[in-house]
Amino acid sequence: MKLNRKFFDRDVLEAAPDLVGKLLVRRMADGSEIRLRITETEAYRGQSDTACHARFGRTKRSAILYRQGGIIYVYLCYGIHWLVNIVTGPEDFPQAALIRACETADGPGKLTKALSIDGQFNGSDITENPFLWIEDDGTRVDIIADKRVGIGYASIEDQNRLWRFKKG
DNA sequence: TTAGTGATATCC
DNA sequence: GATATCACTAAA
Repeated sequence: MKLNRKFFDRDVLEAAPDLVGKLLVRRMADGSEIRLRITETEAYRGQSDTACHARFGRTKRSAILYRQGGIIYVYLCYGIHWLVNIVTGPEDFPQAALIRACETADGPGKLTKALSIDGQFNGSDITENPFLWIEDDGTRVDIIADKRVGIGYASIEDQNRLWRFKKG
């Protein structure tokens, strides 16, 4: 079943680990569908999280994070790679779950390339978008919590948070 | 290990 | 206006 608004209208620390094991579904322009099981996510939570894009407050880029749960946040990293996040929680509290990897694509850049996801999805609603959504097929998996990666600019306390969730 | 790539944030 | 930075990947 397709995940609805209620799923994303929770704290990211509940939603992010819950996303692991779910199916990311992408319907292509020609009508074909790609289904990939999510194997790794990371939580970015609030202005007090020094690893979060919203750490400097609301900017043109981070404004998406302040929206309601279910909004897709896609941004370009290193000029090459699209990274896809899903905003969670209530409006005006910036938090999002970064989808880092799926079963056949081990890296956020590869993931978006495999699914042809780019900036066109930024700001759209994953519970209403006809080309991209997430399904729960009933599979339950073990979750392993780990430290987030690639955030050397964040404070030590934030780097040490176990906000990366992997399929066990 | 290093280069490539371009939007964003921050600094004149 | 400019430039430093960045949640990455592929090639070597």
